[in-house]
Order: sequence, then C-alpha cells, then structure tokens
Amino acid sequence: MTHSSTRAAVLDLVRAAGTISRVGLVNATGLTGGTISTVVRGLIDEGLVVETGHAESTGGKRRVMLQLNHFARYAVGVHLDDARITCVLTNLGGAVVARISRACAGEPSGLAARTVDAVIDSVGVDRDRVLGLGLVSPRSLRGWEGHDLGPALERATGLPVVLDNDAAAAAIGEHWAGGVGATSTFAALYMGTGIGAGTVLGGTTYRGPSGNAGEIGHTCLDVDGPRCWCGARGCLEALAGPAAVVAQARSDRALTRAAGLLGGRTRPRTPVSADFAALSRIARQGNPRALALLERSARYVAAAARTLANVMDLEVLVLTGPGFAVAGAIYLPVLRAELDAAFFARAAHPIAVRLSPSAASAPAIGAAAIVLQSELVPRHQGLRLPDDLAAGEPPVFQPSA
Amino acid sequence: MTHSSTRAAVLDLVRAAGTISRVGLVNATGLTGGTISTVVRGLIDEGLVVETGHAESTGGKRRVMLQLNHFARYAVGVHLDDARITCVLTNLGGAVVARISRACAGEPSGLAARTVDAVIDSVGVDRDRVLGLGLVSPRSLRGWEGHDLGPALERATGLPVVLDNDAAAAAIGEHWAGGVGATSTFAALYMGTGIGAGTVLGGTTYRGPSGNAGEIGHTCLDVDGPRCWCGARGCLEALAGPAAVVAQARSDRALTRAAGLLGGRTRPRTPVSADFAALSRIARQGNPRALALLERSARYVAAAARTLANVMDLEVLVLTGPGFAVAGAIYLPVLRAELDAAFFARAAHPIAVRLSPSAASAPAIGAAAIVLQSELVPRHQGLRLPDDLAAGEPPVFQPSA
DNA sequence: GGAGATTCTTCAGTTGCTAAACAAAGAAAG
DNA sequence: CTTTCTTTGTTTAGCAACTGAAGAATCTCC
Repeated sequence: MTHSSTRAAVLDLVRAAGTISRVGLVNATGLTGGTISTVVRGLIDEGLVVETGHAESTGGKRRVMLQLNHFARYAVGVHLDDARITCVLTNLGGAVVARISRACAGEPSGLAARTVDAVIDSVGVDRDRVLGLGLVSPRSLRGWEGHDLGPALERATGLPVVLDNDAAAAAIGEHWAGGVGATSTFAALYMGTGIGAGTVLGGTTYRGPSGNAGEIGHTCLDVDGPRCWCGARGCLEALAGPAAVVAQARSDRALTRAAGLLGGRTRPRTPVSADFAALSRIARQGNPRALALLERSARYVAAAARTLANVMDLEVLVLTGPGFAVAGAIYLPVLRAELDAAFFARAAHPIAVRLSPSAASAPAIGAAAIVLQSELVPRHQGLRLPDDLAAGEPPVFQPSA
Repeated sequence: MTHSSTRAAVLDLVRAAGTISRVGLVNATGLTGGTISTVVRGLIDEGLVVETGHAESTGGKRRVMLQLNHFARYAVGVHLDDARITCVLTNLGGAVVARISRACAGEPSGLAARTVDAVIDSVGVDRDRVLGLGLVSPRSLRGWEGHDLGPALERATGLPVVLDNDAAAAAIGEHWAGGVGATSTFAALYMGTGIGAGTVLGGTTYRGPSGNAGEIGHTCLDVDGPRCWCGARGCLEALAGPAAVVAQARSDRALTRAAGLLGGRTRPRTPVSADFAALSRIARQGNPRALALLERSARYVAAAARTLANVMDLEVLVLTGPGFAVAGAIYLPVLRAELDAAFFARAAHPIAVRLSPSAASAPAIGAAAIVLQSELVPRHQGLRLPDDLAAGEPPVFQPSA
C-alpha cells in the first residue's frame, strides 16, 4: 500500500482538477510516474476514481483521463439554525443528491436523526457507502452539540459525526464543490443570524487555535460607534448585521407594514432571518427605504470585507449563507466596488467577489464536504503537536561534563 | 541519513524548548526512540546540538539534556530604513553577537556590503560558519532589492541572500528568539515608517499568496473617515500611522517647538521616524498635548489590533519595530485594555500583549532569523504546488469507454 | 509500415521509519 | 551490598513508500 497522505493528495488533486491524467498528476505532485501509477491503481480498485476517456494526442500515446467516481461514496450534511433543520445527502463531488428542510424549534436530536434516515432512504443509497455526517450550527447554538447532540446522532444513525460552525463549513463546501483552485486563499463571507467568515489559506482551512478564526462580526468600523454587547464600540454586527438591520427596519412604521415584519417587542425570540428575508424581498422589488437600509449595511460589510481581504491577503471572496441568498444581489455590487477601488489604487492583485450559486443550502453542503474532506483527505500529516513542550520534562537539571 | 524534514523538526523543537531530552523529543514528535536517537546523533555530529547535563531522575536513569549549540553557526541580518542601515550578526539562538548601525541615504549597496563585512570581522567569526544574509526593508523601499541589491550583496559578501519585509521579519525573529511556543499563533505589530503586521499561524509564518498578509495599515476604522491615498476612507494609516501623528503634531505650533520637530513643508523627504521619536520622548516626559496625540493614535491602533486578533484568532500580540521601541510604553496599556475588555465579555480566550524586548533592532534580528529558519528548518515538506493544475493538459478530451 | 514520441507499467534499489530486543543507569527495598 | 524494578537510550531487522531506469503499449507522422 502507498503512504496514506500521498493517496489523499492525489485524490484531492483529481477532485480539484475535475479531469486529469496520470502525467498531469506527475506534474502536479512532483512524484514519479511509477508512484502515480501505483497510487492511481489503488484508487481505481477502491472504486473512488474511474478512467473516463482519452485526451487528444500530443504526438504519442493519448493520455487516459481520470475522474472522481462521484457516486462511489456519499456524505450527509446537517445544518441547524434558530428555526430550521436542513439535511442534504451529497456525493463525492459535493453535488446534492437529496435534500430535506423542515421547521424545527427546541431540542432537535430526535428530529435530526429521523431526517438523516429519511434523506438517505429517499434515494435508496447503501448505508455503508455513506462516509459520515457533518453537523453544523451557528456558534450561538453551540450548547446542544457540546452536550450530547453529536454522540446522540452518532448512536442513532450509526454514522461518524464531525462538528463545525456554519461559516467554516460554508467555506469548505465552496472549496470542495466550487471552482476555486486547490491552493487558493479565500474566505466565505457568511450571513445567517449573524455575520461571519470561514477562511481557507493556501488550500487548507484555517480555524485558529481556538476555532474562532474569521470572526468578522466584531470588526471595528467606528471607534466612537454604538456599544456592542461584546463590550467594544462600532462592531460590524452592531452596525450592519442582520439583527441590526431588522431592528432599524422595525423602528420605521411604514417599512414594518410594507415588509410584513413579524412583531418585535412581545416575543424577543423572533426569527431574525425571516424578517431579514422579507426586507430583502421588498428591497429588490424597489422599496426605496428597504433598499437604503440594506445598502447602508452593505457599505459596512464591504469595509469589513476589505479589511479581512487586506489582512489575510485573500484572492477570492464568496458570499454565502441564507442572508446573502436573499440579499446577495444588493450586497454584491457594493462589495465589488469597494474591493476594486481599494486594490486598484494600491496596484495590488484584484480580489474576485462571487455570490455562491447555492447560498441557501451552503452550510449543509459544507457540512457534508467536511466529512468528505476529513475522510478522504485526512489528518494533515506531520508531527504530533507539542502543546506542552517541556510538560514531560523533569523540572531541574544539573549541568555537568 | 534521516529524512531532512524530520531532522529539521527535531532541531526546531530543541530550539523552541531551549533544553529537552531525547524522551521529551519522542513525546513531542510522536516518533520512536530509535529514530530520535539516530537523528540526534546526526545533529550532535554536525555540531548543531550538544548534551548539557542531566535532569533529575524520575525513578530510573536520568535524562541527558540537549541544547542547541548556539555558537555552531551564525547569520547576518540587514535592515534598511528610509534613513539608516542596521546590521547584526546573530548566533543560532538568535542572540545578537555584533551590531552596527549607521546613517544611510540613497543607494546603499556598497555601504551594505562593507557593513556586513565589518560586522562579521568585528568578532572574528569564521566565514563558512555564517549561514547567510537576510535583507529586510519596508515595502516602500522594495524597489532597490528587486533590481539588484540582493544579487549585488550576494556577490560582494559571498553569502546566500534572502529578502523579506520588515513586519514579517520581526514576527519571525520574535518566533525564533522570543518566548512564544513552537505552534503558537501570533502577530508582530510593527511600527516603522508605516504600520503593519507579520503573522505566524500555528508556528508557520503566513505570508499570503501575494506576500501581503498582515497588511493592517488599510484596516477601515471609519467608513466616513478621511480619504486615504489608497482610495478608501478611514484607513488606520491615514488616521493613526506615524506619518499621520507627525502631521497632526506639526499643525500645532507649540508642540512643534517643544518636540523640536524637523521642518516639514520645505523638504518633503523628512524622516518621519525621527519626528515620531521626538514626539514620543516629550510625551513620556509628560507633555500633555503630545501624550493626547499618541493616545488618540493608540486607540485606533488598538481597534485595528482587536480586529486583527479576532479575524486571525491570535493568542499573542507583540509590539515591535522602531516606532514601538520609543512609544511602546504609551501604546501598550491602551492595547491591553482594549483586547482584555473585548475578550472578557465574549468569554473568549485572553490575548497576551507584549512589548518586544528588542523592538528597535527587531527587523535586523528577524532578518537573521529568516536565514536561520530557511537554512535549518527548510522547505515546508509536501507536494509541489499545483499552481496550474491542468497547465500541462491538452485542452480537449474525448470521453469514451 | 517503420521511426519517433509520449504514456504508462514493472521492478530492483534506496531511504526513513517502526518494533522489539538489548544495554545502561539509577531508585527502592531488603 | 545485592536484588529488583523503572526509566533512558541504542541497536537491529524489517517494512513501506518512493525513485530511477528499463521496457511495453499506443499513437502520429512521414
């Protein structure tokens, strides 16, 4: 057998390239033809890769082209929200094979397990071809997972479960299924109940030591701005997050009526996402006050995005998540303008800003992609992390010799 | 011989730990005792590592402690500024063995080469124990290097030359010689003629695809702020960079006189760093207007630092560079307060803010550290970067089979 | 229908690591 | 002091992954 990390690297290249030959893999990896030959044979034997045809000849034997066998394995992605549960079954390519989305309030473990089973059975996929289950939720709902939702789902479904937050998942999903290259550096700007970002640096997802990397919600955009619940002033979330936008709309009587906003004061637990979607809808239909509100928000988000792109030296920015699914058309041009202008003057490389084609179900698809990635491109090779270097060392030593 | 990346990893662990035994290395790396034994023997034979004594027994044979042989190799670091050239010779531990700093205006290649020779000869170090030369300058002076300063120095000194920018170098220097752990995630906030940051994520320096990672100078702190030369509004550099602070001071007649600021209008090429240093000096001596000016700047820098720490999920922030060398005492408490408050309310992990003990010569020391790192902990193992995945692929292919 | 080019496979040889036995050095107990 | 146990470090054989070079297969061009 071949070294697992090489196998994973080759598989990932096949995925990223879509279609590639053995010679192409030799060039991309730096390995020799012999090694590639062996590794590819193994992948074909496992059914993960298939030969799909021939390239045009360049003067000699035609190259045999390889592709991921998209339907060799599957993964389940579950996205928990403040109001919904969305569950998708994807194939190896990250394409959605089945999808169920239903309202969900309160403790979701039972419902989640039943939804997972339903989604798998709905297309009659063999269960041991399902690699695992990705479970994704906003950081604010982290409580359930930590307790037992993960293990409970693991028991109920028999699938290995991995957890992550929505923004990181969206980024990984974009990296896996989207058109971004294998070594690209980009962020997925995520708007759900809050606003966040998942980051992929040089083809590797960057989470940070405490798993909070990409927390853009508390980017400071005004040192004298309104106080945020986090204690600081002028945070993006307080100025321009979905909750802030909805709050601003609710203080406008006419706008509240036009958008049909769900009441505010009586029930504090109103789903912000629904009101934000309603607001976006009438803005796109031409309501000037809603449009002004969203464009104001977009200006702040654009400034924060510019900072993020600067600091992380990003190449691509993808807008995704339920928020941008409904309001992307309003935010996109504002962000594009901001980033184009800033980088043109400094003669820096341009930053591509894109709207995710599947923004609404991005977190669920991303959750499945995390499973694909962790099962097929696993454990970043290398040495064990020496968290506590001298932890095992006796404290004192006597110089000698 | 053993695999080079393992050798490098072990060497880096010895460096990071200061003093460590073979068993400690086994625990830290996950390798077996046999492998460590072989690798360490090789390192001792090369003279890079020495046995320094014994630890206390934990019930059996005492551990033989290993240390870097600090004086086995040396590296030269050169820092070019708008007004000075600073050159240091460091040993393997990053400790300064010799240092020369002199004024320098205009094209520096001849002077640089002579200074390098002088610094090596001043302590009579054997030239083939000098691993190489790191050359560091602010991004604004990048012109000279790109042309021929690097190759010219290489020819004149006979040493391999590596280039980098000042902020990144400072971060690497802090990582190499400072007390930060081997896998830490931190940024070196650098204040020189401008303000920037070098970032180390999980023990690896992160430069970004275009080498501009950590560019904090154009962090947006006020969407309606003054227009920056970059085209955007409210950039940190325009609001609170050294040049902005000096400009604000110059518009205050009394302050200009008290600080003895070098004239402004006549010669546009006034060294900002000198004026900033003068301002800091009288602020520390109690001048209230200078202090107010710097504290205002510190508030902006603190907000930008908070954003940086949020987005990158940093553990440590080190203030370094000539700017913080003179004004660190004023900025440090403001940054500490800002970061403590923000992270206390969100129950996130605290962020340590430190002032570099050698802030003034940090870039030069960092330049030398880059050489040490690139020679001793080289080439991040792994596959060749597949920049152009399908570059070698014929464009069309015919499906078959 | 060769000749040359290109792709892919096969196989011996090298390398870097592990596992396990062994040797050495000290602590604890009698 | 001797015995026994623990811990540290070294040596050895063996294995798995990769390289390099030779060869087989397939296609184009003349």
